Amino acid sequence: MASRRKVGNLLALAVLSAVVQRPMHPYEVASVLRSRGKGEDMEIKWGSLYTVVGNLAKHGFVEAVESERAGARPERTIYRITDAGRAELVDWASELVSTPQPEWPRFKAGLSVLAALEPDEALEMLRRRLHALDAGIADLRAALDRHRREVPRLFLVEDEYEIAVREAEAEWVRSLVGELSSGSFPGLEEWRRWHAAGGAPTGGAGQAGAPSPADRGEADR
Amino acid sequence: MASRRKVGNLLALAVLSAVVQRPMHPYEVASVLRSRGKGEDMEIKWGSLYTVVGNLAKHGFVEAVESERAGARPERTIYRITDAGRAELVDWASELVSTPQPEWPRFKAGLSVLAALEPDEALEMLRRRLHALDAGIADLRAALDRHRREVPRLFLVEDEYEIAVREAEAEWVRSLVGELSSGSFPGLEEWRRWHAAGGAPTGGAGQAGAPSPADRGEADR
DNA sequence: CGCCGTATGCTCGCAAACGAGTAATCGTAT
DNA sequence: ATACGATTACTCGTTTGCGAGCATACGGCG
Repeated sequence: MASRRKVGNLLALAVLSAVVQRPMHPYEVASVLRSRGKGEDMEIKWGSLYTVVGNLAKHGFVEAVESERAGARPERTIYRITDAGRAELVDWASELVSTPQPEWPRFKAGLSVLAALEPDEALEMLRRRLHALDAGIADLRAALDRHRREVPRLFLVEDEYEIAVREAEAEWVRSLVGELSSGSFPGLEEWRRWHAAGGAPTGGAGQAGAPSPADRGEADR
Repeated sequence: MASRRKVGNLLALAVLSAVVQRPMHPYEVASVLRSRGKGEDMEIKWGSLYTVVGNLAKHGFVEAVESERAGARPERTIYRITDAGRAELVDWASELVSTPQPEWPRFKAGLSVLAALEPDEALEMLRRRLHALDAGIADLRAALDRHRREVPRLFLVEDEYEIAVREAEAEWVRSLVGELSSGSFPGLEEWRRWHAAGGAPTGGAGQAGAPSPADRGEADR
């Protein structure tokens, strides 16, 4: 059936976007990405890099050009992008840009088990996030302003996007923190009581007069 | 050295949050998650489920309770959460909520190679995303309103978050689409010209009087 | 009352992902 | 000149992730 993309790792996208400029050997790809700032976030995994380049080669998106042996250094295999590779890059980019996919960012996962924390604890953690977010946004902004002088806007849209999203997140967290600390969050008392009683309300099921979708009937038969 | 979490897969978090309610066998865990709506997004991977439960057991976060054999059905191993498991759940949730991590959502990856598309193509893809986003947000809202009647707010914060973020994204995309279609996006003409000339401007390097951080000297020596 | 479709519950084995290790070379301070 | 740390470039072996397949049991209908 083969998953949608023959090489599905996003690192592969980054590799393609590097070798489309000029032929390179894998380590050089890594340097280029790092210098573009991808390295810090995407945390290049050395193991993966060579696996991914190998797979790209296997599927004909890149091909080995020469095995240069400069000096007596370990042999460096230089790869060049193929027409298929260029096509894949364009097609993949189009898909990523045009089609929103359901994602599970770590924060959303955390929120989905928020009930596992006591209310006060949850509030404290949200406050910490808020501080970190505010600081992070300031950093992003500063970095963006620095880059604007050197790099055309086209290559900075991802950073602008990141800032926009982080800001929305910060606003949302701020308002939740507000509700929790003022006590206006509905159900706060029940939440507190469940924890005091030792019960761990971690599902949508079984409390407060709620038949809820979880009682759909696959309990045990 | 062991990575931060002994079992790092987010599916493990979901498993813990299910078995904390009552002991269950893996398949039942999957049903519960699916009924909570995690299934659709998180797309439960059968292979991973058993691997993850096994790992949780290996590290003492859950333990096998009984190997029930109802009727003559295949043996079902029921797992119960341990104290260590409960602690892990709380600790993990706290971390996820309190600490923003750099993430690479697929859209951001797409934006980072936006220059690989021709401007008109990019504009078209962004328009498609915008439509999909608007529709998706409406659906999320409708689903949320339905759930509100049955489930306490506490279990819906993740959905509220999702909506807030998607909305910010839609707004951002809308404004970018505006700039591109009105032609006010700076550098649009250069972008068009590069493509017409067959050059693929996919790095921050080498154009428009920009020394740029990519020319850092790892060219080839 | 036998047969087929569907739900349940899990196993197996490949393949991707990764991290730590290795080995050469280069810059540089002594 | 030479030793030492940093950088370059890659390899290897161990998890982890996951899809497809398998086996049992139940329900309903012809």
